[in-house]
Order: sequence, then structure tokens, then C-alpha cells
Amino acid sequence: MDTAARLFYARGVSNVGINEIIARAGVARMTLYHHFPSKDALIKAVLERRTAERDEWLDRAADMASEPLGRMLAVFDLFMEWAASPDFRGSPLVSATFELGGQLNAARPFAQAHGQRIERYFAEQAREAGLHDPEGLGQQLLMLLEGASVVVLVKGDAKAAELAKSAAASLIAGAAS
Amino acid sequence: MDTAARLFYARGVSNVGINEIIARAGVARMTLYHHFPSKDALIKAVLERRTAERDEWLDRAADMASEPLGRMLAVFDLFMEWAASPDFRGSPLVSATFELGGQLNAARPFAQAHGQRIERYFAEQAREAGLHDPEGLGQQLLMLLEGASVVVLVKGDAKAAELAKSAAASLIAGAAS
DNA sequence: TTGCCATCAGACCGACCGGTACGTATTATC
DNA sequence: GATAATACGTACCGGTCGGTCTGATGGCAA
Repeated sequence: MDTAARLFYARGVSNVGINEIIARAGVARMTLYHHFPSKDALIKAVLERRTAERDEWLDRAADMASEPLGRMLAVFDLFMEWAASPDFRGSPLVSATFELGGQLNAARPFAQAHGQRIERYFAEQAREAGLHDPEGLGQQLLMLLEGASVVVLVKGDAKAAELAKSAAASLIAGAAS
Repeated sequence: MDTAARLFYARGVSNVGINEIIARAGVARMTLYHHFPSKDALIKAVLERRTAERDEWLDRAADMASEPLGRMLAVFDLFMEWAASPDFRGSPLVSATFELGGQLNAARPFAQAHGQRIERYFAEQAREAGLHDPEGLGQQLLMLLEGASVVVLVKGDAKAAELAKSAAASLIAGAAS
């Protein structure tokens, strides 16, 4: 699963075949199919694990500051760090959603939960800080985060992440008055 | 090309085969290969056309208001309209970039130009309006737009587009002082 | 020791992929 | 009416895909 997760993220879910996964993992074909009935199941399992990682990520952000406003901005600090890593490819859940496209999309529910989770995190902090319309602000900050992912990925330049943080600060300031 | 563009957008560039394109377009295999040497060339031609559409789109936004601030927000108005259409799937250029993934990505240059074009549009209006840091603001608004695309696509709910507009208004207001 | 079970290696399957070959029909040009 | 260009349909190619089958190997528990 480590191998699959790495390959899926680096080159896309449907651009990586079973053959490559088993070769790189040093595992026999039937061993993989013993644990996962199909490639789809493997994909879902990987996405599930990504979901857990995302939760840990948010927990880390929450630990980085004691004030709700700081906890909101900490997410953007962590994102800046992540975006600067050379193999950054955006959220795996969102990537997979784009990639699988179409309507019958195995990844979309995961990406949906992903967005909802981050949105709620922001909204909770915003409510605690007494800001206006915490739900709306949460969704706006989520958009900023996803947009920054896209821009960093497309431009190949992590500087956009800093602008995302300053934009977030500006939105938060606007919701404080 | 109409057929290819439609199918590519609806189901993803690599999830649509040559066979389906020629079948739906009512065209012979060799006819297609007479006009485009390979599927890659067809994809590039389609993306090229999408680029032109995007330029028209921005021109329409520019015509919707006489003041630079209005011209900036008009982009978000047009986006709201677009996001509400049932077959909305985000920017075709960004989608293709995600989908093709990897490093040798035929779509990324297109998406890059796409982002740069929108960013510059915002920056020009911002400069004309005398706002602070027009380039930075332009990139922030671009992130907002791309993020809104992602959120609308993932949630399947176009309401996020309205929040994107209000966030844009807030950012613009913040840059005015 | 015996039997079980996970793992291994790799041949194999049908389906589909992008792309080519080939021969025919239609249309426009002169 | 001959010529050339374009379109058509379809069989076919090699390669890759996800997934199955077989048979051997080795550790572990009863």
C-alpha cells in the first residue's frame, strides 16, 4: 500500500498499472489480489488512508497555536511547507477526483469528505473566535486552499502559497469587524 | 473537434478513446488521422481552442462593467453562471493537467497560460483602480476562482461560486485601503 | 510429522488501446 | 470524362490493461 500510494500520487491513479505496483513493491500478483479483490478496492483503501493522513495534518495545525485565529492560519503555514516539497501534486483526493472524472466517480465521496472536514475545521475556529458567518468563511478559506494547490501545481512555484495565507488573513480580518 | 472537445470535457481526456470519438462524430478513423497525426495532437488542438474560448470569456467580463472594480467582479458573475450549468467540470485546461499528471504533461503549458492570462486580467484592472499590489491581488483572485471550481465540482453545488464572489469583494476592499 | 495457508513466480485470458493498411465511394477541378 | 483529393468502412497490428489459474515454496501450528 505504501508503494501504491506513492505511485498513485506521483503519476495518477489510472496511469499506474497493477504490474508496476507489484514490481516496485516486490510482491507477487496473487498476493496483492489476496488482500484487495480489485484495483478499485486498492484505490479506495489508499484514499481511505489518505483521509486519515489529512486528519492528522489538521490535528498538527491545531496544535501549532493556542488562539483560534492562529489555528486557522497554521493550516496555511503547513500548506506552504507542503507546497514547497518537490513532489507536491495537490491533494491526492482532489487529484483522483479530477482524474477519474465522469459521474460514477469512486474518489469523489472521499474528496467531498475531505473538503467538508477542512471547511468544518475552519468554521469551528471561526465560531470560537466570534467571527461573522463562520460556515461561509470556512468554505471561503477552503476554496483559497484548493485554489492555491491548483496554482502551485500548474505554475510549479510554491510562492502562491504565501499569497494564499495573506489572502486568508485578509478574509479573516474582514470577518472580524 | 466539437465531439472530441465535448467528450474530453465530460469524461476526461484519457478516458475517451479514439473509437468513441469517431463513432460519435460519425467520421471514419482515417479521416481523423488525416487531420490530426495522433491523439496527442488532437488533444492539443482541443486545448488550443479552449484557450481561445477562455479569452472570449474574459472579453465578455470586461464588457459587463465600465469600472475596473466591476470588471473584476464580473468574472465571478460569469463564473457563477457557468458553475450552475449541469455539466460543469471546472476549467478543461486544469482538468487535463490533473488528469495527465506526471512531469511530461502536454496540458500544463496550456493551463499555465490560462492562469497567467486570468491573473493578468485581474492585475490590470487592479492597477487601473489604484489598488495595492495588483499582481499579488490578481494571483489571489485567480486562486479563489480555481478553488471555487474545485469546490463546486467536488460538492456538486454551485453555491460556492457566490461565496467566491463575496470573498473576492472582500479581498478587493482590503486592497483598497 | 502433518496439514494449512500465505506467499511466490509467471503463464495466460479477453478486452481495449492507439495507430496502420487497404480498398471503395464521393466530390471537385480542369 | 480523366484526375486527384478526401472521406468512408473495416480488418488488422502490437502492446498494455485488469484479472485468473496453476503449481511450487516455505513457515507455523497442531
